[in-house]
Amino acid sequence: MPDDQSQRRMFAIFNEVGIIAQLSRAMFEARLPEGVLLPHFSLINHLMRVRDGQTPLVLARAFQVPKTTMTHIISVAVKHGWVELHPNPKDGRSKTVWLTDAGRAFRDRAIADLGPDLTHVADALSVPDQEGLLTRLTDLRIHLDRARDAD
Amino acid sequence: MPDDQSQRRMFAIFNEVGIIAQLSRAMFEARLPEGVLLPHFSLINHLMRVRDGQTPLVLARAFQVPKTTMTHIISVAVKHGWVELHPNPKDGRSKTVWLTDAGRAFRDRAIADLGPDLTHVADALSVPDQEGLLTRLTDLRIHLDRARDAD
DNA sequence: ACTATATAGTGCGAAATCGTACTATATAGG
DNA sequence: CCTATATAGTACGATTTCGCACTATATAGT
Repeated sequence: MPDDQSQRRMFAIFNEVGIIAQLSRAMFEARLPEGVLLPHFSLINHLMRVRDGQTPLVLARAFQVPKTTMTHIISVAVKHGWVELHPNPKDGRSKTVWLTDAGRAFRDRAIADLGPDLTHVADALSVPDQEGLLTRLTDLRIHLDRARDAD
Repeated sequence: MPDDQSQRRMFAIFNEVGIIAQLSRAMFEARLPEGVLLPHFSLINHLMRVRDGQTPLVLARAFQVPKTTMTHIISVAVKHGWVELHPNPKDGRSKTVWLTDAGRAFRDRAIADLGPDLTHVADALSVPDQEGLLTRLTDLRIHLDRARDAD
């Protein structure tokens, strides 16, 4: 079994993943308000999907970004009035991030605006292919995550 | 057929793609020299895989980045001595980007250093799953590309 | 309780990304 | 040939990302 072949295939996979990440990000951002970028939306979306009240550090880990980057992303969301920072009653060093009604409204609007694009793009693949793709991407992501933790 | 379901699935796919792009980029950059980032490597790799002598604008389109970004990426590669800029004999406004021996050596070394990581990560999926994944990602990328061109 | 170490968040500076505007050159229409 | 328009590249500034260092607070060991 040629190991070289497998390396090239994985390289090609990561190459496609990188291009798709870039194109899909551009597609998303085209539907967001001027100056609002994917990370800003992703933060609000995450707080709604999982739950708000999490600390910045937990959020930084969830998004795989340095904590300084998360500080900045949160500050933008605060400036827009989408989240509020409160003290963490369980840890004086820490804070908690809470959604506002405006934040929830912004997310709902963005999701609705994104819908048609997602529907259109879904045409690229059959439903079984979509499911297979998602399953394998998830496997790969988990594997990469574990490899990273092994540092 | 619930359209909503398909939207959620595509959203989840793009979410995984974004995370994998981030993790694989970090994995790559950990093997590159200090301060060298993925776009710098990608430029050199592209010039070797496809061919050098292309113009900055053509390269910007190939990487789906604004031409100002490509100017910057090329300037870093010039600073490292990996590429040289020459006039474009066919167009006085334009330039051409050529690899140096140092650039080729840098790319060969980087590929070799990346190999073990790629092999390790290939364990996440069977060979047929890798092939299926690559095929579907390519289909999706082509579809996104066409959707973008339709603007 | 006291000290040493670890952790949460942020200020700061460097680099990357990218939109706008500008210069130089090319192309098209008359 | 001359003018109008389009295109290639870059200078500049705003924003994002992120490493380093610092402060404040928590936790562990004695």
